[in-house]
Amino acid sequence: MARTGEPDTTDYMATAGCFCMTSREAARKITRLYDSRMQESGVRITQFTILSQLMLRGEMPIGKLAGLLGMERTTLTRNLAPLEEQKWITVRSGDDPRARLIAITAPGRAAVRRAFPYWSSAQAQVGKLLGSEGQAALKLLGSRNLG
Amino acid sequence: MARTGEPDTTDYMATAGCFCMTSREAARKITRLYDSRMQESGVRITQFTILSQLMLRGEMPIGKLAGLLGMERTTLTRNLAPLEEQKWITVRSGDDPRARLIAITAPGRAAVRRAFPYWSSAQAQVGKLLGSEGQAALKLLGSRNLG
DNA sequence: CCACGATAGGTGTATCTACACTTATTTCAT
DNA sequence: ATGAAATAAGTGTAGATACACCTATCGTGG
Repeated sequence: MARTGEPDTTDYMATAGCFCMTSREAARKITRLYDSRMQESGVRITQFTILSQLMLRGEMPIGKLAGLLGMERTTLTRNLAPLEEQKWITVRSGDDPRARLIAITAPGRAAVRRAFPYWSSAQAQVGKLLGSEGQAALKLLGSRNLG
Repeated sequence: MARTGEPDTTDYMATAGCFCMTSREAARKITRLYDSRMQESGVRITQFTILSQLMLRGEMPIGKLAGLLGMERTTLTRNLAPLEEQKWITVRSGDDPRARLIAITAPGRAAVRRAFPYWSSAQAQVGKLLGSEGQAALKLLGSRNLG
């Protein structure tokens, strides 16, 4: 650490290339585009993501779903609350009473079905903005093991 | 819309390739890595991002800073509150009394200076996990105009 | 001068995110 | 059998995100 009076020669310019800033900015912008297109559907993209995963993969415990989404388990717990409120999912205990098994309901499937065209439109719009190179870049990013 | 009884032939499998899901998952994971490394510094990566931008670009109104960060203005307003609480930034009115000019303070600069080595460590860690291809992909993503 | 559109920003509400900590239960070694 | 380690999840707290709506001020055409 520099003592008082010593000049700070640190290259703070490097912070302009922060990977976290870039990834978060992209995620914010993309999320806004999806939510804007999907607004009429009544399903947010974050909720659509959870529901569609449950639809594709079936019932599973919270921890497993959180791992699948690269999300903290406690975050997912909170995100599930509005979905349960809407009756789009059910939460039940299985053989192991510790585990909480999450499943999509019929109304949940209906919500996905209803929101799908809006999602598809947003996906197409963002796909066009990204271009084939941007799409490939994002796909590569998703394939990286980041913990 | 399919009427009751008609089979739903929609390819929900496509949702597994959602650009929004991928970008958000990457941002979450990357953010956790940075915050984990920077925890001892007492500065969160989201706060570090705002402070370093102010440090590099100088005083500016909220709207301009929000645009720079690809963030909703109202989001930034909320994010500035903890920074002002810490006395890391100042908020003042300029010639136009509508505008609120944000500037980093001496303690704010000190916080950036103190957090920089931790940020640098996180940047290196994530850079390694991304690999040169991942870094290039993220950079390309950041260069895309997503609104 | 003044009405009005444009600009800058705050607030209410709701959701998303995650760390630290805690509770409950299972599993396993002895 | 039993106690410790491992596993699964909820809660307190705090911050990040953004839409809808609101207020205040600026600039400009008439």
